[in-house]
Amino acid sequence: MNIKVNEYGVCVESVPCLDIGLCLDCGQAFRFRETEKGHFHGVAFGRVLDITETENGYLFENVTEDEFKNIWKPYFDLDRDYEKICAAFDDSWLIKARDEFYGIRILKQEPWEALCSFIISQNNNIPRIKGIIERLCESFGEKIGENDYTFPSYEVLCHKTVEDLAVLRAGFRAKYIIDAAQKVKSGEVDLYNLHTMPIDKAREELIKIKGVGAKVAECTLLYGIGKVEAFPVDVWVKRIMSELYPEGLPLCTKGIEGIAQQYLFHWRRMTQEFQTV
DNA sequence: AACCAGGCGCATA
DNA sequence: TATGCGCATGGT
Repeated sequence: MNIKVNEYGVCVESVPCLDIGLCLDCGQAFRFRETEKGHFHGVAFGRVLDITETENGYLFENVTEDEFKNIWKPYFDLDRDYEKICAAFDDSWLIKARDEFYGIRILKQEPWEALCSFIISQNNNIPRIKGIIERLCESFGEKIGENDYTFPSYEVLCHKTVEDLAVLRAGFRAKYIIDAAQKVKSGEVDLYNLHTMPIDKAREELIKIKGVGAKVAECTLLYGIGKVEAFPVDVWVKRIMSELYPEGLPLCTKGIEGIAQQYLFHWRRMTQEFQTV
């Protein structure tokens, strides 16, 4: 990895296995879009982020070296050796998924945003999840750009009522968002120390929240806490498991089940969409 | 126009 | 412990 600072921001080059477009649009984050070819725009960690593809890397626009190192490098999981991980896949389906979607990495999102986003995701589809989250941010986040808003904090949301959240059209999930915000605020759920706990303890902690079961807990641990051994099983992964792995995941995924899951999830979902369109 | 969506809580046995 | 149903809303 080669990091260069110039007047436009920070350039990252020669990162094996990095496709930012894929990372941002494979069902793990919901707030970024490709505004024009090779240009990505969104908000994370309370900041607007613009990224442009370059010859052999990416330009993080208007970002200082410190911001890059402290926020965006961890966000895109750039210190993990995905080349090595991908090379170790010895299973034909994983290899297929990895080759077709080379460059997916697991984003390390802000824990509250990850928790709240995946509460919203339950029994829902991705386009509508994005819509609800967009309305959540516009309604309760802070305006930090022309059309950009931060993800609302749990401190703000813990005082809201389901009536307040009606504008989101989140349905039965509204009360879950409030319960999560209240339990994080009160400390009943110690969201910001989950990373220090054994993963089973962290799971127990998360499912204390109404509307958080095994799946949402795994997503929070994987995408918000950086636990790559967390393994969320949704309807798509259920299909994958019954169709391809009735005996369980291959051994080469040991300890990085969440990463394998992301390749398989996106691959399965994309191939399905091709068939139905 | 039905069926389904990155599930979960709750009642029932 | 294990199953099955209802849930709000809207994408396909």
